[in-house]
Amino acid sequence: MKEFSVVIVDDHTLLSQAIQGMVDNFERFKVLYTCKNGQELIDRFSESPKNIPNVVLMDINMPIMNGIETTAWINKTHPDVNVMALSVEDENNTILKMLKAGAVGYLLKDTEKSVLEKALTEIVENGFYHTKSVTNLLMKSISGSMDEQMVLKDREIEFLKLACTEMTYKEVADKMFLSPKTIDGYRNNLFIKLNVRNRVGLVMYAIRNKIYTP
Amino acid sequence: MKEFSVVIVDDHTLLSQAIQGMVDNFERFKVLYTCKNGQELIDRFSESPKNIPNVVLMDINMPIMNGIETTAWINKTHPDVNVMALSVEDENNTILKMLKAGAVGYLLKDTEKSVLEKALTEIVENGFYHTKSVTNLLMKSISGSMDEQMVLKDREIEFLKLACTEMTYKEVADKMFLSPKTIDGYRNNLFIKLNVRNRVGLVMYAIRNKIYTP
DNA sequence: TTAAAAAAAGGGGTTTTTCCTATAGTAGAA
DNA sequence: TTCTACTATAGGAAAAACCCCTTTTTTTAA
Repeated sequence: MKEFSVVIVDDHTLLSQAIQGMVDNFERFKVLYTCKNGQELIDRFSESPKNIPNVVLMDINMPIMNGIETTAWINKTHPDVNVMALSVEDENNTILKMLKAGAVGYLLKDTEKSVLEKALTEIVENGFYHTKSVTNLLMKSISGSMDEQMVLKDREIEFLKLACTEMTYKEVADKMFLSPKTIDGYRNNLFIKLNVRNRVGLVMYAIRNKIYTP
Repeated sequence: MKEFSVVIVDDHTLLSQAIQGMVDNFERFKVLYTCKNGQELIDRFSESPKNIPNVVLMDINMPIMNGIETTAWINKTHPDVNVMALSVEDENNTILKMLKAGAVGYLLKDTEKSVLEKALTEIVENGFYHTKSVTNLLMKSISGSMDEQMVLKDREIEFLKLACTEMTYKEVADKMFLSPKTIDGYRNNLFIKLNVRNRVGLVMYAIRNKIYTP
Protein backbone atom coordinates (compact mmCIF):
# COMPACT_ATOMS: atom_id res chain seq x y z
CA MET A 1 0.00 0.00 0.00
CA LYS A 2 1.33 3.37 -1.02
CA GLU A 3 2.54 5.69 1.74
CA PHE A 4 1.56 9.36 1.57
CA SER A 5 3.75 12.23 2.62
CA VAL A 6 2.47 15.03 4.83
CA VAL A 7 3.83 18.48 5.58
CA ILE A 8 2.70 20.37 8.69
CA VAL A 9 2.61 24.15 8.69
CA ASP A 10 2.02 25.64 12.13
CA ASP A 11 3.80 28.23 14.20
CA HIS A 12 3.04 26.44 17.44
CA THR A 13 6.01 24.15 17.72
CA LEU A 14 4.52 21.97 20.40
CA LEU A 15 1.33 21.33 18.49
CA SER A 16 3.29 20.89 15.30
CA GLN A 17 5.62 18.29 16.80
CA ALA A 18 2.71 16.60 18.48
CA ILE A 19 0.74 16.23 15.28
CA GLN A 20 3.88 15.02 13.61
CA GLY A 21 4.11 12.26 16.18
CA MET A 22 0.53 11.29 15.52
CA VAL A 23 0.76 11.30 11.76
CA ASP A 24 3.94 9.26 11.82
CA ASN A 25 2.00 6.67 13.77
CA PHE A 26 -0.63 6.40 11.06
CA GLU A 27 0.08 3.43 8.83
CA ARG A 28 -0.26 5.13 5.48
CA PHE A 29 1.18 8.55 6.32
CA LYS A 30 4.61 9.97 6.96
CA VAL A 31 5.60 13.52 7.86
CA LEU A 32 8.11 14.89 5.39
CA TYR A 33 8.96 18.01 7.38
CA THR A 34 7.30 20.87 9.25
CA CYS A 35 7.22 24.62 8.68
CA LYS A 36 6.63 27.55 10.99
CA ASN A 37 4.91 29.70 8.37
CA GLY A 38 3.94 30.01 4.75
CA GLN A 39 7.18 31.60 3.62
CA GLU A 40 9.13 28.65 4.94
CA LEU A 41 6.87 26.28 3.02
CA ILE A 42 7.36 28.18 -0.23
CA ASP A 43 11.12 28.02 0.28
CA ARG A 44 10.99 24.27 0.84
CA PHE A 45 8.71 23.65 -2.14
CA SER A 46 10.99 25.67 -4.38
CA GLU A 47 14.11 23.95 -3.07
CA SER A 48 13.47 20.52 -4.51
CA PRO A 49 10.64 18.51 -6.06
CA LYS A 50 11.33 15.95 -3.35
CA ASN A 51 9.88 18.43 -0.90
CA ILE A 52 6.43 18.36 -2.48
CA PRO A 53 4.13 16.28 -0.26
CA ASN A 54 0.73 14.71 -0.94
CA VAL A 55 -1.00 16.56 1.84
CA VAL A 56 -0.34 19.80 3.69
CA LEU A 57 -1.84 20.31 7.14
CA MET A 58 -2.18 24.06 7.32
CA ASP A 59 -2.72 26.27 10.33
CA ILE A 60 -4.51 29.52 9.50
CA ASN A 61 -3.19 32.10 11.91
CA MET A 62 0.51 32.40 11.39
CA PRO A 63 2.99 35.25 11.35
CA ILE A 64 4.75 36.29 8.13
CA MET A 65 2.45 34.45 5.73
CA ASN A 66 -0.89 33.14 6.85
CA GLY A 67 -2.70 29.96 5.94
CA ILE A 68 -5.06 31.53 3.44
CA GLU A 69 -2.36 33.16 1.34
CA THR A 70 -0.20 30.06 1.56
CA THR A 71 -3.06 27.78 0.53
CA ALA A 72 -3.82 30.02 -2.44
CA TRP A 73 -0.17 29.87 -3.46
CA ILE A 74 -0.05 26.09 -3.23
CA ASN A 75 -3.27 25.78 -5.19
CA LYS A 76 -1.91 27.95 -7.96
CA THR A 77 1.56 26.48 -8.22
CA HIS A 78 0.99 22.88 -7.08
CA PRO A 79 -2.65 22.01 -7.72
CA ASP A 80 -1.94 18.33 -7.06
CA VAL A 81 -1.14 18.98 -3.42
CA ASN A 82 -4.09 18.59 -1.03
CA VAL A 83 -4.29 21.25 1.63
CA MET A 84 -6.24 20.56 4.79
CA ALA A 85 -6.93 23.49 7.06
CA LEU A 86 -6.31 22.93 10.74
CA SER A 87 -7.63 25.68 12.93
CA VAL A 88 -8.81 26.57 16.40
CA GLU A 89 -11.54 28.81 15.05
CA ASP A 90 -14.70 27.79 13.30
CA GLU A 91 -15.66 31.23 12.08
CA ASN A 92 -17.68 31.00 8.87
CA ASN A 93 -15.83 33.72 6.99
CA THR A 94 -12.48 32.14 7.73
CA ILE A 95 -13.61 28.69 6.68
CA LEU A 96 -15.03 30.02 3.42
CA LYS A 97 -11.84 31.93 2.71
CA MET A 98 -9.79 28.79 3.22
CA LEU A 99 -12.08 26.76 0.98
CA LYS A 100 -12.00 29.46 -1.67
CA ALA A 101 -8.22 29.46 -1.45
CA GLY A 102 -8.39 25.79 -2.34
CA ALA A 103 -8.35 23.83 0.89
CA VAL A 104 -9.93 20.39 0.45
CA GLY A 105 -10.63 19.91 4.14
CA TYR A 106 -11.22 21.84 7.31
CA LEU A 107 -10.50 20.37 10.69
CA LEU A 108 -10.81 21.98 14.08
CA LYS A 109 -7.83 21.45 16.34
CA ASP A 110 -10.30 20.17 18.85
CA THR A 111 -10.64 16.79 17.15
CA GLU A 112 -9.68 13.24 17.97
CA LYS A 113 -6.61 11.50 16.68
CA SER A 114 -8.83 8.97 14.91
CA VAL A 115 -10.71 11.73 13.11
CA LEU A 116 -7.44 13.17 11.85
CA GLU A 117 -6.49 9.80 10.41
CA LYS A 118 -9.90 9.38 8.82
CA ALA A 119 -9.72 12.87 7.33
CA LEU A 120 -6.26 12.27 5.89
CA THR A 121 -7.36 8.97 4.43
CA GLU A 122 -10.45 10.45 2.82
CA ILE A 123 -8.44 13.26 1.36
CA VAL A 124 -5.95 11.04 -0.40
CA GLU A 125 -8.71 8.68 -1.50
CA ASN A 126 -11.55 11.03 -2.45
CA GLY A 127 -9.75 14.31 -2.74
CA PHE A 128 -11.71 16.01 0.02
CA TYR A 129 -12.90 15.72 3.59
CA HIS A 130 -15.60 17.84 5.12
CA THR A 131 -17.51 17.63 8.34
CA LYS A 132 -21.26 18.04 8.14
CA SER A 133 -21.13 21.61 9.44
CA VAL A 134 -18.66 22.65 6.76
CA THR A 135 -20.74 21.01 4.05
CA ASN A 136 -23.79 22.87 5.30
CA LEU A 137 -21.89 26.11 5.19
CA LEU A 138 -20.82 25.41 1.65
CA MET A 139 -24.39 24.71 0.59
CA LYS A 140 -25.61 27.95 2.07
CA SER A 141 -22.76 29.85 0.47
CA ILE A 142 -23.39 28.41 -2.97
CA SER A 143 -27.15 28.76 -2.83
CA GLY A 144 -26.58 32.42 -2.09
CA SER A 145 -28.79 32.31 0.95
CA MET A 146 -25.95 33.82 2.88
CA ASP A 147 -26.53 37.51 3.27
CA GLU A 148 -24.76 38.94 0.26
CA GLN A 149 -24.48 42.30 1.93
CA MET A 150 -22.38 40.73 4.57
CA VAL A 151 -19.46 40.75 2.17
CA LEU A 152 -17.79 43.99 3.08
CA LYS A 153 -16.00 46.11 0.54
CA ASP A 154 -12.30 46.73 0.82
CA ARG A 155 -12.79 50.33 1.78
CA GLU A 156 -15.27 49.34 4.47
CA ILE A 157 -12.81 46.84 5.89
CA GLU A 158 -10.17 49.54 5.91
CA PHE A 159 -12.50 51.85 7.78
CA LEU A 160 -13.48 49.12 10.21
CA LYS A 161 -9.87 48.49 11.10
CA LEU A 162 -9.30 52.15 11.87
CA ALA A 163 -12.51 52.30 13.90
CA CYS A 164 -10.91 49.69 16.15
CA THR A 165 -8.16 52.11 17.11
CA GLU A 166 -8.40 55.02 19.50
CA MET A 167 -8.56 57.50 16.64
CA THR A 168 -11.55 59.80 16.40
CA TYR A 169 -13.51 59.57 13.19
CA LYS A 170 -11.98 62.86 12.12
CA GLU A 171 -8.55 61.32 12.40
CA VAL A 172 -9.77 58.25 10.54
CA ALA A 173 -11.05 60.51 7.80
CA ASP A 174 -7.64 62.14 7.47
CA LYS A 175 -5.95 58.76 7.29
CA MET A 176 -8.31 57.58 4.57
CA PHE A 177 -8.16 60.91 2.70
CA LEU A 178 -11.91 61.31 3.01
CA SER A 179 -14.14 63.97 4.45
CA PRO A 180 -15.45 63.38 7.97
CA LYS A 181 -18.89 63.38 6.43
CA THR A 182 -17.99 60.48 4.19
CA ILE A 183 -16.74 58.59 7.19
CA ASP A 184 -20.08 59.41 8.73
CA GLY A 185 -21.69 57.60 5.84
CA TYR A 186 -19.43 54.57 6.14
CA ARG A 187 -20.23 54.32 9.81
CA ASN A 188 -23.97 54.55 9.35
CA ASN A 189 -23.94 52.06 6.49
CA LEU A 190 -22.04 49.58 8.60
CA PHE A 191 -24.35 50.13 11.56
CA ILE A 192 -27.19 48.96 9.36
CA LYS A 193 -25.30 46.21 7.54
CA LEU A 194 -23.86 44.73 10.68
CA ASN A 195 -26.87 45.49 12.83
CA VAL A 196 -25.01 47.30 15.59
CA ARG A 197 -25.80 50.43 17.60
CA ASN A 198 -22.48 52.13 18.04
CA ARG A 199 -18.74 52.02 17.63
CA VAL A 200 -18.31 49.26 20.18
CA GLY A 201 -20.51 47.12 17.97
CA LEU A 202 -18.24 47.80 15.01
CA VAL A 203 -15.19 46.90 17.03
CA MET A 204 -16.73 43.66 18.21
CA TYR A 205 -17.77 42.70 14.70
CA ALA A 206 -14.30 43.41 13.40
CA ILE A 207 -12.67 41.34 16.09
CA ARG A 208 -15.07 38.44 15.88
CA ASN A 209 -14.54 38.25 12.14
CA LYS A 210 -10.79 38.59 12.36
CA ILE A 211 -10.88 41.86 10.49
CA TYR A 212 -9.01 43.39 13.39
CA THR A 213 -6.73 41.46 15.71
CA PRO A 214 -6.48 43.04 19.17
CA MET B 1 14.41 5.49 38.79
CA LYS B 2 10.99 6.59 39.96
CA GLU B 3 8.38 7.28 37.33
CA PHE B 4 6.23 10.38 37.69
CA SER B 5 2.57 10.61 36.76
CA VAL B 6 1.19 13.49 34.73
CA VAL B 7 -2.35 14.70 34.16
CA ILE B 8 -3.17 16.92 31.18
CA VAL B 9 -6.02 19.42 31.38
CA ASP B 10 -6.88 20.98 28.04
CA ASP B 11 -10.07 21.37 26.08
CA HIS B 12 -8.32 20.96 22.74
CA THR B 13 -8.48 17.23 22.26
CA LEU B 14 -5.92 17.12 19.51
CA LEU B 15 -3.31 19.04 21.44
CA SER B 16 -4.17 17.10 24.56
CA GLN B 17 -3.72 13.74 22.89
CA ALA B 18 -0.60 14.96 21.19
CA ILE B 19 1.05 16.08 24.39
CA GLN B 20 0.00 12.82 25.94
CA GLY B 21 1.87 10.99 23.23
CA MET B 22 4.96 13.08 23.89
CA VAL B 23 4.92 12.73 27.64
CA ASP B 24 4.43 8.99 27.42
CA ASN B 25 7.60 8.91 25.36
CA PHE B 26 9.58 10.62 28.09
CA GLU B 27 11.46 8.06 30.16
CA ARG B 28 10.49 9.24 33.61
CA PHE B 29 6.93 10.38 32.91
CA LYS B 30 3.61 8.70 32.30
CA VAL B 31 0.24 10.27 31.57
CA LEU B 32 -2.34 9.11 34.09
CA TYR B 33 -5.35 10.56 32.25
CA THR B 34 -6.52 13.74 30.58
CA CYS B 35 -9.32 16.19 31.37
CA LYS B 36 -11.25 18.63 29.22
CA ASN B 37 -11.75 21.21 31.98
CA GLY B 38 -11.24 21.97 35.63
CA GLN B 39 -14.48 20.45 36.80
CA GLU B 40 -13.53 17.13 35.28
CA LEU B 41 -10.21 17.24 37.11
CA ILE B 42 -11.85 17.93 40.44
CA ASP B 43 -14.17 15.00 39.88
CA ARG B 44 -11.24 12.71 39.11
CA PHE B 45 -9.20 13.93 42.07
CA SER B 46 -12.15 13.36 44.40
CA GLU B 47 -12.87 9.96 42.94
CA SER B 48 -9.80 8.17 44.19
CA PRO B 49 -6.37 8.96 45.67
CA LYS B 50 -4.96 6.92 42.82
CA ASN B 51 -5.99 9.73 40.53
CA ILE B 52 -3.67 12.26 42.17
CA PRO B 53 -0.66 12.79 39.87
CA ASN B 54 2.74 14.32 40.52
CA VAL B 55 2.35 16.98 37.87
CA VAL B 56 -0.62 18.64 36.20
CA LEU B 57 -0.16 20.27 32.80
CA MET B 58 -2.81 22.95 32.84
CA ASP B 59 -4.27 24.93 29.97
CA ILE B 60 -5.57 28.34 31.01
CA ASN B 61 -8.47 29.08 28.73
CA MET B 62 -11.06 26.43 29.19
CA PRO B 63 -14.84 26.35 29.37
CA ILE B 64 -16.66 25.52 32.60
CA MET B 65 -13.69 26.00 34.94
CA ASN B 66 -10.59 27.77 33.79
CA GLY B 67 -6.95 27.07 34.55
CA ILE B 68 -6.55 29.75 37.18
CA GLU B 69 -9.47 28.62 39.33
CA THR B 70 -8.49 25.00 38.90
CA THR B 71 -4.88 25.67 39.84
CA ALA B 72 -6.00 27.55 42.93
CA TRP B 73 -8.20 24.63 43.89
CA ILE B 74 -5.38 22.12 43.45
CA ASN B 75 -3.03 24.29 45.43
CA LYS B 76 -5.45 24.50 48.31
CA THR B 77 -6.56 20.90 48.44
CA HIS B 78 -3.48 19.07 47.12
CA PRO B 79 -0.44 21.27 47.75
CA ASP B 80 1.90 18.40 46.88
CA VAL B 81 0.76 18.39 43.25
CA ASN B 82 2.87 20.51 40.91
CA VAL B 83 0.88 22.49 38.40
CA MET B 84 2.55 23.69 35.23
CA ALA B 85 0.67 26.21 33.14
CA LEU B 86 0.58 25.55 29.42
CA SER B 87 -0.74 28.42 27.40
CA VAL B 88 -0.75 30.09 24.01
CA GLU B 89 -0.70 33.54 25.51
CA ASP B 90 2.17 35.24 27.27
CA GLU B 91 0.18 38.08 28.73
CA ASN B 92 1.75 39.34 31.96
CA ASN B 93 -1.46 39.56 33.96
CA THR B 94 -2.42 36.02 33.07
CA ILE B 95 0.99 34.62 33.93
CA LEU B 96 1.00 36.41 37.28
CA LYS B 97 -2.47 35.15 38.07
CA MET B 98 -1.44 31.59 37.35
CA LEU B 99 1.67 31.94 39.49
CA LYS B 100 -0.34 33.48 42.30
CA ALA B 101 -2.79 30.60 42.01
CA GLY B 102 0.16 28.34 42.68
CA ALA B 103 1.53 27.21 39.34
CA VAL B 104 5.19 26.20 39.61
CA GLY B 105 5.90 26.60 35.93
CA TYR B 106 4.69 28.44 32.88
CA LEU B 107 5.24 27.12 29.41
CA LEU B 108 4.09 28.56 26.12
CA LYS B 109 2.54 26.05 23.79
CA ASP B 110 5.03 27.25 21.26
CA THR B 111 7.88 25.24 22.77
CA GLU B 112 9.97 22.27 21.75
CA LYS B 113 9.39 18.73 22.88
CA SER B 114 12.79 18.73 24.56
CA VAL B 115 11.94 21.86 26.54
CA LEU B 116 8.78 20.21 27.79
CA GLU B 117 10.79 17.25 29.03
CA LYS B 118 13.33 19.53 30.66
CA ALA B 119 10.60 21.54 32.34
CA LEU B 120 8.87 18.46 33.68
CA THR B 121 12.17 17.09 34.98
CA GLU B 122 13.07 20.33 36.72
CA ILE B 123 9.67 20.54 38.31
CA VAL B 124 9.81 17.13 39.88
CA GLU B 125 13.44 17.66 40.90
CA ASN B 126 13.49 21.28 42.03
CA GLY B 127 9.84 22.03 42.49
CA PHE B 128 9.71 24.72 39.83
CA TYR B 129 10.58 25.63 36.26
CA HIS B 130 10.64 29.11 34.89
CA THR B 131 11.92 30.62 31.68
CA LYS B 132 14.00 33.75 31.97
CA SER B 133 11.15 35.97 30.89
CA VAL B 134 8.84 34.63 33.58
CA THR B 135 11.54 35.01 36.21
CA ASN B 136 12.04 38.61 35.13
CA LEU B 137 8.35 39.24 35.39
CA LEU B 138 8.31 37.77 38.89
CA MET B 139 11.18 40.00 39.96
CA LYS B 140 9.41 43.07 38.70
CA SER B 141 6.21 42.03 40.36
CA ILE B 142 7.86 41.42 43.72
CA SER B 143 10.02 44.52 43.67
CA GLY B 144 6.83 46.46 43.21
CA SER B 145 8.14 48.23 40.14
CA MET B 146 5.10 46.97 38.32
CA ASP B 147 2.45 49.58 38.41
CA GLU B 148 0.39 48.66 41.42
CA GLN B 149 -2.51 50.61 40.03
CA MET B 150 -2.66 48.20 37.18
CA VAL B 151 -4.48 45.76 39.40
CA LEU B 152 -8.07 46.64 38.67
CA LYS B 153 -10.75 46.44 41.29
CA ASP B 154 -13.68 44.06 40.92
CA ARG B 155 -16.10 46.88 40.27
CA GLU B 156 -13.81 48.31 37.62
CA ILE B 157 -13.63 44.96 35.90
CA GLU B 158 -17.39 44.75 36.00
CA PHE B 159 -17.66 48.17 34.42
CA LEU B 160 -15.06 47.32 31.83
CA LYS B 161 -17.02 44.26 30.76
CA LEU B 162 -20.16 46.31 30.29
CA ALA B 163 -18.23 48.98 28.40
CA CYS B 164 -17.43 46.26 25.88
CA THR B 165 -21.09 45.85 25.04
CA GLU B 166 -23.19 48.14 22.92
CA MET B 167 -24.85 49.66 25.97
CA THR B 168 -24.60 53.39 26.51
CA TYR B 169 -22.98 54.48 29.75
CA LYS B 170 -26.40 55.40 31.02
CA GLU B 171 -27.52 51.83 30.52
CA VAL B 172 -24.36 50.58 32.14
CA ALA B 173 -25.10 52.82 35.12
CA ASP B 174 -28.56 51.28 35.44
CA LYS B 175 -27.16 47.78 35.25
CA MET B 176 -24.62 48.53 37.97
CA PHE B 177 -27.14 50.42 40.10
CA LEU B 178 -24.98 53.52 39.97
CA SER B 179 -25.55 57.07 38.86
CA PRO B 180 -24.35 58.00 35.38
CA LYS B 181 -22.02 60.41 37.09
CA THR B 182 -20.34 57.64 39.00
CA ILE B 183 -19.89 55.73 35.78
CA ASP B 184 -18.35 58.91 34.45
CA GLY B 185 -15.81 58.66 37.23
CA TYR B 186 -15.07 55.00 36.54
CA ARG B 187 -14.50 55.78 32.93
CA ASN B 188 -12.16 58.68 33.56
CA ASN B 189 -10.20 56.76 36.19
CA LEU B 190 -9.68 53.88 33.81
CA PHE B 191 -8.68 56.22 30.99
CA ILE B 192 -5.84 57.41 33.21
CA LYS B 193 -4.98 54.03 34.71
CA LEU B 194 -4.94 52.23 31.40
CA ASN B 195 -3.59 55.16 29.44
CA VAL B 196 -6.29 55.21 26.78
CA ARG B 197 -8.20 58.02 25.08
CA ASN B 198 -11.69 56.67 24.64
CA ARG B 199 -14.05 53.75 24.90
CA VAL B 200 -12.36 51.84 22.12
CA GLY B 201 -9.21 51.91 24.23
CA LEU B 202 -11.12 50.40 27.14
CA VAL B 203 -12.54 47.69 24.93
CA MET B 204 -9.13 46.81 23.54
CA TYR B 205 -7.60 46.66 27.00
CA ALA B 206 -10.39 44.43 28.22
CA ILE B 207 -10.00 42.05 25.31
CA ARG B 208 -6.25 41.93 25.35
CA ASN B 209 -6.32 41.11 29.04
CA LYS B 210 -9.07 38.53 28.73
CA ILE B 211 -11.39 40.62 30.85
CA TYR B 212 -13.88 40.46 28.02
CA THR B 213 -14.04 37.68 25.46
CA PRO B 214 -15.49 38.82 22.14
C1' DT C 1 -14.34 57.47 67.55
C1' DT C 2 -12.36 60.09 64.52
C1' DA C 3 -9.49 61.18 60.61
C1' DA C 4 -8.31 59.72 56.22
C1' DA C 5 -9.37 57.23 52.06
C1' DA C 6 -12.41 55.53 48.71
C1' DA C 7 -16.80 55.34 46.39
C1' DA C 8 -20.71 57.72 44.68
C1' DA C 9 -22.94 61.67 42.88
C1' DG C 10 -23.62 66.23 41.00
C1' DG C 11 -22.77 70.74 38.13
C1' DG C 12 -21.63 72.41 33.95
C1' DG C 13 -19.03 72.60 29.83
C1' DT C 14 -16.70 70.86 25.28
C1' DT C 15 -16.10 67.47 21.78
C1' DT C 16 -17.38 63.45 19.39
C1' DT C 17 -20.66 60.48 17.86
C1' DT C 18 -24.84 59.41 16.00
C1' DC C 19 -28.86 60.25 12.97
C1' DC C 20 -31.51 62.10 9.05
C1' DT C 21 -31.95 64.06 4.79
C1' DA C 22 -30.16 65.70 0.50
C1' DT C 23 -26.96 66.57 -3.45
C1' DA C 24 -22.98 66.25 -6.73
C1' DG C 25 -19.89 63.16 -9.44
C1' DT C 26 -18.85 58.93 -11.77
C1' DA C 27 -18.81 54.35 -13.67
C1' DG C 28 -21.33 50.74 -15.64
C1' DA C 29 -25.75 48.66 -17.61
C1' DA C 30 -29.60 48.86 -20.66
C1' DT D 1 -27.18 57.98 -24.15
C1' DT D 2 -29.94 57.79 -20.22
C1' DC D 3 -30.84 55.30 -16.21
C1' DT D 4 -29.06 53.40 -12.18
C1' DA D 5 -26.16 52.45 -8.52
C1' DC D 6 -22.53 53.66 -5.86
C1' DT D 7 -19.27 56.89 -3.75
C1' DA D 8 -18.25 61.14 -1.71
C1' DT D 9 -20.01 65.05 0.53
C1' DA D 10 -22.88 68.55 3.31
C1' DG D 11 -26.01 70.76 6.86
C1' DG D 12 -28.07 70.60 10.98
C1' DA D 13 -29.42 68.75 15.31
C1' DA D 14 -29.71 65.68 19.18
C1' DA D 15 -27.52 62.26 21.94
C1' DA D 16 -23.65 60.35 23.91
C1' DA D 17 -19.08 60.64 25.32
C1' DC D 18 -15.59 63.09 27.42
C1' DC D 19 -13.44 66.33 30.95
C1' DC D 20 -12.68 68.94 35.26
C1' DC D 21 -13.82 70.10 39.69
C1' DT D 22 -16.69 69.86 43.97
C1' DT D 23 -19.55 67.66 47.50
C1' DT D 24 -21.67 63.94 49.98
C1' DT D 25 -21.66 59.33 51.69
C1' DT D 26 -19.47 55.14 52.99
C1' DT D 27 -15.56 52.43 54.37
C1' DT D 28 -11.36 51.70 56.48
C1' DA D 29 -8.00 52.08 59.72
C1' DA D 30 -5.50 54.29 63.37
